[in-house]
Amino acid sequence: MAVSEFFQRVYEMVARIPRGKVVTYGQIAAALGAPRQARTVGWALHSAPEWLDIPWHRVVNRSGGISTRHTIGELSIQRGLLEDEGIVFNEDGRLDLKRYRWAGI
DNA sequence: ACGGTGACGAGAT
DNA sequence: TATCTCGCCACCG
Repeated sequence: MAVSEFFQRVYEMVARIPRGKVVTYGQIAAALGAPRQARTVGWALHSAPEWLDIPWHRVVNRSGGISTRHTIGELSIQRGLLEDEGIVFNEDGRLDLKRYRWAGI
């Protein structure tokens, strides 16, 4: 499928993630039938237009950690948004995927 | 065309 | 468990 279509599907999928839950980049790629394109999923979110207003912060890496360096000073924007939804991070700056992963994708 | 980069991930050590 | 290595692929200069 064309790249733009792939990006479009990524956005549709991310839009369905419920508040307080997360999915991984690889999860999205696999669900789209492209298990080796996790990096492309990351790129899609990186370049997602603001007006789409999708919950991009609900996508984390395989370790339950934050990949983006989107910050305000030392503070991670993504972590802040997730904590606002009740998600708790451990001392290593990672969340428990066994607990927060959304399998409905 | 080409090599470097990165919001990734799996496997080896 | 932590770290390293390598494959992956869109984008950019």
